[in-house]
Amino acid sequence: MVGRASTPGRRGRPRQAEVARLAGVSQTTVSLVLGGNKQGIALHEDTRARVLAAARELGYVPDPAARRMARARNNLLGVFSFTATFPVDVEHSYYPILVGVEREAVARGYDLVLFTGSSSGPAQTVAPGALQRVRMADGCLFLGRHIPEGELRRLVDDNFPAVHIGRRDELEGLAWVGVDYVSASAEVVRHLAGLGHRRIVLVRESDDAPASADRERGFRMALAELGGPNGAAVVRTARPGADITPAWVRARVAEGVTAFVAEETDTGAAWRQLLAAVNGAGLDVPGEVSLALLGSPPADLAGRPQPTGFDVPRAELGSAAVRMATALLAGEEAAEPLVACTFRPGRTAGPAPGRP
Amino acid sequence: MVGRASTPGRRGRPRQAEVARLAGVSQTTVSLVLGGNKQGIALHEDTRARVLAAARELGYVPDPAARRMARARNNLLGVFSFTATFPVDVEHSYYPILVGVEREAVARGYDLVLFTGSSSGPAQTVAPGALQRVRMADGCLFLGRHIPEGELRRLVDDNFPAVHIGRRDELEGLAWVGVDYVSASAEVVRHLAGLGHRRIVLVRESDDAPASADRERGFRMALAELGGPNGAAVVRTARPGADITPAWVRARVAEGVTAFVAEETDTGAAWRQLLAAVNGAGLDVPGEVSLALLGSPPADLAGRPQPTGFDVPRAELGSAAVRMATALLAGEEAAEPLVACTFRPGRTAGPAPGRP
DNA sequence: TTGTATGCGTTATCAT
DNA sequence: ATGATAACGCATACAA
Repeated sequence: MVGRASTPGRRGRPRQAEVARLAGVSQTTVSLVLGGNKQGIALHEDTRARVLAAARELGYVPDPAARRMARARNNLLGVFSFTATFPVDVEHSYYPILVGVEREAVARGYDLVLFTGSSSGPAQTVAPGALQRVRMADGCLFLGRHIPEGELRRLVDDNFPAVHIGRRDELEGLAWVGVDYVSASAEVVRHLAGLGHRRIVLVRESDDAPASADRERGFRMALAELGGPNGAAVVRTARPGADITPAWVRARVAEGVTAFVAEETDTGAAWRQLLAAVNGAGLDVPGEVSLALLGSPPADLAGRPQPTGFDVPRAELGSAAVRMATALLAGEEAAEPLVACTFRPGRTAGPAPGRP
Repeated sequence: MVGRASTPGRRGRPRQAEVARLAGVSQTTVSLVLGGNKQGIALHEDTRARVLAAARELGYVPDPAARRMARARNNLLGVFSFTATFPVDVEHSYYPILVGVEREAVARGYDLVLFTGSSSGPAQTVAPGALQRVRMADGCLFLGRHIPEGELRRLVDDNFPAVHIGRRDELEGLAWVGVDYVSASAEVVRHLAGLGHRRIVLVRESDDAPASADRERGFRMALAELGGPNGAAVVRTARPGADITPAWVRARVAEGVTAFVAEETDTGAAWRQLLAAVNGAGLDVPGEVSLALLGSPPADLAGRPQPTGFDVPRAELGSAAVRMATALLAGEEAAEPLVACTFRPGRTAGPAPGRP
């Protein structure tokens, strides 16, 4: 006789075999009855009842580990963050995403495994091999700025369902979901155009984040549709906002510009400075000039005035990631990678001066 | 030949057998090497290295379900929330706890499994059987207001390591971790006593939450130590704060009361109203009366003035829960269930009038 | 309609 | 020092 001496992990829980004994049937029958009989196999109503009764009497509950092993899936979806999964500093940008991830995961019957990546080590260092742990789950969502390309590439090459939250083109073959900044930005411009604005200026920062580039692309795209004179429509501020002064605003208005659009940034600097400059110039918003913000305002000036623009649907981004992952998992090639922003009318955009 | 036709869920996840093939050893040896060789069996350093290399090359990670079955442990710690794990409304009370849970879990080599309880269904309805899924993990933390006693009892009776976050005496045998409101409240009173205050009044709400009861207990305990005249030292406000008026404050002061203590509540009503009443009475704080808050102030009046009192260490609470769970897991009987609050000097308490 | 045999991936025991 | 083998609990192809 071979085997473990004392069944270490046994928790005194009844198994199908015991239910079977009590009901006077085989373990197979128990599995069949309790499994809902997906195969549509015929069963005596009598047997069924006896099994059910026995199971209830013993308080049987299936062992998830065993069940998952037998089906070679565990209905576990991983979430790997390159920083702490519950970061303290960027709490407000991660949390809403996790909300969406959870919601969609629940809807699809998945539980979430939070892989704790680098939290223990210093800074962004992902312990070597740590990434491979995610293979434990059926698929995994990745979250964070700096990704360890090597390890991630291995997962992708092995056809492991990996989805990055946020656009990610560097890593060929890595699935991602992202925000459709292009469309959202274009929509804002079209809204302004609908109000009669023809000369519009975009204020953005000088770094080259994909999110910034996309916004500019959408802005230019919509501007091109207008067909008007659009020279120098985009301003990149080296030091965030430092170049946006009341004088600068007045000069643009003198040139015929009637609307200003700022991009959202971590600090909200562009919007903040634009507001200040317009106020400093003594211009009424939206009476004399219209303003719009490509994103959400910084928390400290959330309400006053509510900016025309769009909101980034972070929760929806999380949900989309889950959908993408489950699609990959099911062998379907891809789901929709882009989530749409919701237009926010706000109170900073009005009819262009000189129009009804 | 019998077996499933197409290995449905296979994702090319490498197993020990493949590592063994690559390393040119048996699967048993792989298990031995990768399992850390707990049995202290002699191994050629050479073999060890080859196995390790092969495992890394293939990106091998153990299957938690299989591990669970064979060894009955998988270094997975569950977190089950009776509401959504990432609730939108109480965001700020859950998040810090999760931060602590994650930190301690990482430190102890556990990954977290978020079991998504009832988020899909209406209100607090936990799907029947949903709770039993947590058995996949080595242990589980429970979080939330209303607990499904029946299902939880079954886990407890089966000796499954379950830890409730928040005091929970209803369910005999259920381990829990909680905040030591008694000591913290007593400490605040003693602090006031040290400043010369002898007549102190506690303002609390009328509901009977454990947290409220504990605070009152600590308050009374410390008051008893003072031995002074303490009749009617506790006021329960039916409608939060409605009874706390400037006139009421003046009456108490006329009786010789020199300090007021409010409990923290969801809405912060008690503290809010106390502040307003004292201001309305035209009394200087802390010159003429001292105030203290048994907890943290509501966010909207966080800074002004910073209340004397204590902070609830929510992150520490999460960490304590993990410690408790791992203790149970290891067979040790219990860890420390109470976490201490940190005293906050604040600026609302000063020497009692008529003292140096 | 029900039972028998087998495999999922891992750990642990017993032979080599 | 390494390999063969038996469980763990469940699901399923196949035989009866």
